[in-house]
Amino acid sequence: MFLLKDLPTSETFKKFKADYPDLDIPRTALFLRLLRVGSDLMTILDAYLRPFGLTHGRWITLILLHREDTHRVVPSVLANKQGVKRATMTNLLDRLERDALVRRVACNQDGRSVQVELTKAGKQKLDEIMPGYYRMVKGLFREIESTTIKEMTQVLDELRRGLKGIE
Amino acid sequence: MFLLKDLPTSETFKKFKADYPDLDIPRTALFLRLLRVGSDLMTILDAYLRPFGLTHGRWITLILLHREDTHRVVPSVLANKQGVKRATMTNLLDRLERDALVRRVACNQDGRSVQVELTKAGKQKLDEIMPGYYRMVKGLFREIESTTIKEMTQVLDELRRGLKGIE
DNA sequence: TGACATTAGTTAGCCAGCTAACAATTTAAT
DNA sequence: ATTAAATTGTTAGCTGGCTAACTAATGTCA
Repeated sequence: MFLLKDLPTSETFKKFKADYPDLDIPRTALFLRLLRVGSDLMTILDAYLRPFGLTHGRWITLILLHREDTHRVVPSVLANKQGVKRATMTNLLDRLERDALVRRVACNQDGRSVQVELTKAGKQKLDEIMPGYYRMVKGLFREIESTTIKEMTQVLDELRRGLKGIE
Repeated sequence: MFLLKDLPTSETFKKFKADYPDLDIPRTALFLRLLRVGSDLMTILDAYLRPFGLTHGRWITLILLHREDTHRVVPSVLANKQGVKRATMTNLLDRLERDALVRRVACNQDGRSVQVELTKAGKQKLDEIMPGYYRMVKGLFREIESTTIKEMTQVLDELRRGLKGIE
């Protein structure tokens, strides 16, 4: 999905600093690494999901449905929680419904709306996917100490709070 | 570009842990945050670039050309450094050339190949973009201490080394 | 030298996001 | 009560990645 495999070396940074003195080298280095790692993790995730016939988008939708105890949610709520547009959710649900992992049910309260629920096959698909997914995640971070994991999570949360309202 | 706006709460994690005991909560929490932050930063970056008529993909290509002192590179090398397929590079260059930011020049050594160079307008475009970009990056991380920035960069580099060969 | 493999760039067509515009319905305001 | 505004899901069409297949040129090795 993204961006610049060859991160700048310190020589490259110096060259750019000469041209553009606003450059803050450590912060830009971190910025690029965050983009790079996010991109790499995404690629790994989608590669894991492909054999199950899913993309990360459709997989997340299944998970959001599984989160609900009722297992019934309205598409616009799903779109909000997932962070995609309603139109995108329509596509995701079309495909998931075609694959019989999800079912649309007419809603009695609101004539505009629809409710979506996980089918038995959908739950089964999650049961196939999740254990391997969790083991994969554990494996990706096996080299990193637990305290480091937690510190980093905190910093990222702080960063996310700062980011809110910008995008 | 990606993924799950509503990260799981600790209740959600507990529910999933009950269903899927392989779940390592701290590592999964970090995994999701890295994806989330990468996605948010990407969105912010593309929003910054849009008024200049660029996407991050085309912008990176310009930067890679600017990195070269000769300012002349072959498309396949660009594709490798950027981490996209040659076919994608063809698209990027088509659009950049249409916008006169880049020029393709026939290569004498190798009849199959082409060389790409930044035009004056391309350099000028970078000069418009980069100072604001660097100030933006500085702003995004203003709340985070310098030592934290450096520690995090190191951890991400360690992580990236571990990721190599997986994707 | 000649056959075969490899490499460079392109083309064509897929996919999953996006925005904009729409009809149907519900909600709010006077 | 009626009109105006907002919301729901969908459709249509754009974008920027991707893979697969192609042509042209170059390298390799019997």
